[in-house]
Amino acid sequence: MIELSKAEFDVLDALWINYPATASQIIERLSDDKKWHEKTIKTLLGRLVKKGALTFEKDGRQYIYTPCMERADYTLKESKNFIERFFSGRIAPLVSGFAKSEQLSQQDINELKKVIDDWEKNQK
Amino acid sequence: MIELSKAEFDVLDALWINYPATASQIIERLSDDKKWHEKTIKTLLGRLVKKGALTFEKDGRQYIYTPCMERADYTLKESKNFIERFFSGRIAPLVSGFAKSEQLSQQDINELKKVIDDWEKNQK
DNA sequence: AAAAATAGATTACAGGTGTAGTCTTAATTT
DNA sequence: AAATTAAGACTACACCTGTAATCTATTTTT
Repeated sequence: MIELSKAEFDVLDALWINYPATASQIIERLSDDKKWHEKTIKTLLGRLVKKGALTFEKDGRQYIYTPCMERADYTLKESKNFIERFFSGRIAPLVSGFAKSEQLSQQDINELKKVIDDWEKNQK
Repeated sequence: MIELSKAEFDVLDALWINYPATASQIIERLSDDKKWHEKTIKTLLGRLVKKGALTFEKDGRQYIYTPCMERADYTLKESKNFIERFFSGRIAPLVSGFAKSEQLSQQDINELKKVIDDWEKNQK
C-alpha cells in the first residue's frame, strides 16, 4: 500500500475534488484551508509522483496531474488499517466508542441504520 | 493531544494489557508479535515517558510503568481525528465504505445494531 | 530585446521515527 | 573478590516529513 503523509494526503485530496488539474489549480484550491507556500505544495506534488500516487502529462511547461487511485479505495485501505490497529479489525467497537462519549447525532444514527438496511437487503 | 508513533503505540498497547508493569514484562509481551530488539523497546519506553504517555516508579533499579491515559480515551481521540480527516467528521461513510467492499460480517452488523439500540434507549 | 514572472528541478534543514549500539553502574554468579 | 549480567542513560544514524529557498529554463510583459 502506498503510504502518504498527512500533508501529501491533503494535496491529493485537493486533486480528487476535480481532475486532471494543474499545480496552480491545486494550489488555488488549497489556499483557503492551508497557509502553505506554493513551493511547499510543489514539493508535495513531486513526492506524490515519486510515491506513485499521481501521474502527470506535460502541457507546454506545465504538468497536468491525475491521481493514480480513487479516494474511496484509498480511504477504505486506510480505514481497514486503522481499525485493525486500534480495534483488532472490528468496526463496532469504534462506533461504540463514539456512542459512549456522545459523539453521535441522530443524523449519524439514521445514516448508520440505512447502511445496515442496505447491507441486509443485499444479503438476500 | 499526545501524538504517538505506531511503534510507540504498540508498546503502550502492551502495557495496557496489564499494568503497572516492568520493562521486561512489556518486552516479554511484545516478543510474540514483534521481532524488536530489547533496546528498541527501551528506547520507545523512554520516548513514551518523555511524551507524557507513561509514568514510572522506581523499584530498586527497575522502573515500573503505568500509562497516563486509558486506551479507550486514546483510541477515541484517534478515531475522531481519523474520521475528521478522511470523512469530514461523519462516521456513516466509513461504515458504508466497509459495507460496499464487503468488509462486514453478520456479526459486525449485529454488533452495530446493538450499538444503535443502546444509543436509542439512552436518548429516552 | 531586456526584464520580470513562472514552471518545474534540485537543495536545505530541523524534528520525528524505526531500530538499535555503547556507556555506566549496580546486582548476581562463580 | 572478580567476572558477568542486566537496568537504564546516552548516542547513532538513515529515512520520512513539513516547510520552504535557490537554481534553471521558459514565457510573458514592458
